[in-house]
Amino acid sequence: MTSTETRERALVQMTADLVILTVRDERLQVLLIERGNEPFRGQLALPGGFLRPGEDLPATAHRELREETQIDAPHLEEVGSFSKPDRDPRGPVISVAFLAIAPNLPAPVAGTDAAGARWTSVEEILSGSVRLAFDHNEITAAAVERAREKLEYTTLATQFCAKTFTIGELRTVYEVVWGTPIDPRNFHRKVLKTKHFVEPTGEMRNPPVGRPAKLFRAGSAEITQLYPAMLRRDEVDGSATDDQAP
Amino acid sequence: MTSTETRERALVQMTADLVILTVRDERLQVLLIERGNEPFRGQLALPGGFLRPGEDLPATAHRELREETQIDAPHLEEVGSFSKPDRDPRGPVISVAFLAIAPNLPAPVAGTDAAGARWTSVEEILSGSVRLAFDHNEITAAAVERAREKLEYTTLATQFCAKTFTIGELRTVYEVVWGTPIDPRNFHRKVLKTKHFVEPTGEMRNPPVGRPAKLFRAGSAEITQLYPAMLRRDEVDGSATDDQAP
DNA sequence: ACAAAAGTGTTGGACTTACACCCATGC
DNA sequence: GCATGGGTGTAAGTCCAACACTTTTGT
Repeated sequence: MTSTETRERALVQMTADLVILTVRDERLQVLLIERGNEPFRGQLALPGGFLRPGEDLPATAHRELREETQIDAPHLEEVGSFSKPDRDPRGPVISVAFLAIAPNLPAPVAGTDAAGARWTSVEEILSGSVRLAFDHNEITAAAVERAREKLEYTTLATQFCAKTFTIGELRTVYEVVWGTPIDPRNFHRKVLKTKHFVEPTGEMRNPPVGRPAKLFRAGSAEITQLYPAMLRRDEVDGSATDDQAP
Repeated sequence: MTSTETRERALVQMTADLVILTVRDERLQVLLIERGNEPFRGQLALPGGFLRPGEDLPATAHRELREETQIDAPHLEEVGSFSKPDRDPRGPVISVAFLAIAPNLPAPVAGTDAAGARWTSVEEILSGSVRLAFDHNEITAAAVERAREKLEYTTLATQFCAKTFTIGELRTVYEVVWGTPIDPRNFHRKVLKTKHFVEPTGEMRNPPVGRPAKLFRAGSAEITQLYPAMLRRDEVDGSATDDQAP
């Protein structure tokens, strides 16, 4: 019985893959690397790497984040596992995906390990017009969906922003990630009315055009529960209200 | 370089562990088995088993659910991975936990594989007064928290109920899982007002005491998004708003 | 009649939405 | 002055908590 059990147990390698999202050029973008090795050499893929002896998966994810990118990750969130037997041509390799949120960075960061790291619009990946290595299209889709959900009921959106930001910039994050316009006036009020979401710095910023805006930083707790939630009204019901005013 | 990389890759075994929850005797309970083998022989643990060659993790989870329990699982949800290097004394074994919801069953089911399967109140596990094998206390806590969250914004609660149920029984699910009382009148209205949550069967049930109740079955879609969500007001903020208007 | 659970009505407050309107800047 | 984005005010509607009240059974 024991020998049978032992024979039945698969030995696998594990990877931690990173879905690093940011908002650039009014688009939700993900950091991809060009693979330097087989399989899928030359093809785009999510950054990631193998679990090493003595490590746990969060440690692998943080190490790869450091090694492959210059990004400092405030928080990594596990998205899920991907274990289809044939997902890696090298053999049984099971991946656990982690979601990281990065502020808009000056240049497409390139670390030591991955020669060509580049930001790519997630739309091209979700639509399938860009095909990533392995099942990384699927992994990206799962992570993006998770990020969209977390925007609703946590203060995750502030992590897309720089250290200080305006309410308008924060609103752009929601609009880009959700792909829907938001009323600026109501958004403004709602964010300020919610405790611990943002804190005023007291300073102002002069935009290229328009009235100067107050600057804020992320609220006290890193990722707080948000109450009431930021509602994104999706296809809750198919009834379209398309009446207009003069 | 390649040899270095290869040496750094850990080879691990993987398990799928099941957190099977139900509501029994007004308490949230989890199905545990008594381990027949070392390590932790004789100790209580979550049902689960090793990934076999050619399988993916959801397949492992479903197979173990069949083998170790007689429960038919409508839906398994991945909770997360657990990968601390020393979590299994046998060596590197990484576990992915799955959440299953079972209706209140007539007897503590015992399958072929696990001799002693028993329901145990999750409170005893979360409080630490019952210590499970491996890191299964931690896994249980993560799964219970996930279940609590999903009650808020999905119709998961109906899966705790039998094929047909009363609104009062559904309310008990929420009260037990969340550990808070709910106003029966408001709950009644809210559930019936939400589309696709429950469907009337047209039949009635006579309880031991009180007025007969209409029977319902789970709504069309298996696990629908719920809008508006069932809100559980936790410790949102301790500040009382005691100003009033004229 | 009484207890107990099912179910309906109603009211005040909280939150959302839509939009009118004012503010402060660069050009 | 005018365009542009920041920010405030307000009224209509929706949703929710609280609770009075009625209904229908078993004892």
